[in-house]
Amino acid sequence: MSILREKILHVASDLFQTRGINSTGVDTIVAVAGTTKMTLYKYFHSKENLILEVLQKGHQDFQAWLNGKMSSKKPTEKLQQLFDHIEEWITAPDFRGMAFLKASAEFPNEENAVHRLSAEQSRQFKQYLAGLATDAGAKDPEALALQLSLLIEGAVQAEQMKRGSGAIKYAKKAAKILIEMALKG
Amino acid sequence: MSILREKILHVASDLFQTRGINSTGVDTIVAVAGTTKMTLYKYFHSKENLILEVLQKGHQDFQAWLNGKMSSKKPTEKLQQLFDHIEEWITAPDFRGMAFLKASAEFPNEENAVHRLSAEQSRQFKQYLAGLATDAGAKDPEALALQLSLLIEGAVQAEQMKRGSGAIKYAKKAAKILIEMALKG
DNA sequence: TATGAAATATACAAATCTGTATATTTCATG
DNA sequence: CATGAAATATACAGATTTGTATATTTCATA
Repeated sequence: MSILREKILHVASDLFQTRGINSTGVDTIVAVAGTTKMTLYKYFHSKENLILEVLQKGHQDFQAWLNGKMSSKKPTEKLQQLFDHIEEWITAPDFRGMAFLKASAEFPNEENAVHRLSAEQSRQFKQYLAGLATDAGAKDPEALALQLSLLIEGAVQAEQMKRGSGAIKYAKKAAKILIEMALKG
Repeated sequence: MSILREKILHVASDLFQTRGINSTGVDTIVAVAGTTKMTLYKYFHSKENLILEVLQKGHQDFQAWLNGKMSSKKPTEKLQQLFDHIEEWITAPDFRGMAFLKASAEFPNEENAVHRLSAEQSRQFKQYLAGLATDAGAKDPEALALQLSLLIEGAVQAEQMKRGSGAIKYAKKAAKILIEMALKG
């Protein structure tokens, strides 16, 4: 509803990705967003709360974008084409990484709320892959989904570490082999 | 030479892994190590310097451990057995993750010294895998090495996020397929 | 026992962090 | 124009951060 609320979310998301979460103070966020701490704490009553909302919005936006790309495709081809979309995402100039991967590294304690949300989002992504694997007729959909998630998250990690790594190119080739083996074998 | 220096390195490494780097102050480190800031700053003249030394020692120790495990094996079997050792490492109770993966997430800026060292260590690990792939007679050793590194780093990431994920089990199966394809095909 | 380096305790500086209190200004709506 | 909620500026509290200054104590060695 509020424009300032959205602005804060957007700015925080950007700063968290480019500078890290713990290295970004709320003073910086409100300065870039062009507002004050009073407003920030009105909408998000703690920094941890803001972090959680940023993560949730990021995950929702990503899933919505991916779902839009994936619509109206044959089940057997969906898994392959998924990697085309992931490649488009990773190689885009404004790619900044997978938010929940970084967040879980900054909050390693498994009891921490941010870590728990990150783990939940990772689980949901694997579940999404498992759905695609099931539709495609894989023998062991959970196994294939986990293997593909390793390739995707590994490629994202590699690209976070070094832009232009080209990792996704080789992840795609590996995925093709694994998908074929899981469907035929 | 100095026992305190080693103690500080060890304690810092442990705290960085369990609580995160930016969330661990030097006051905490010296308190746990049973010394004072004066001593810490005598050996490591800044926190960033300490972080870099912790990363370097961690990487050296890991490579030394792995090299010890890998000695006297047939080149064609080394790649497979590598995953057995990685599994042993990941499933050990005191496994705390891959230090350079977390560090690069906490310092996302590619110009940052900690990020650069992390990227360098990741590159060295891929190079090590490429050496094994070459010895094994892979057609495109660089490609296979990159794919295997995606599986390993992905599995480590998964285990960092949730202990007992079992990801390495499926990474091994995927690796077996990819290795066979790279050697035969 | 005397010397001198290593380590220590204590205190502090200066900056930054999250979060709040207070009072003023903007601005759409009645 | 008047009312009232939203947003603002300003200032501050209290804790924590990295890093240093100073002075004392430990302790092996000459």
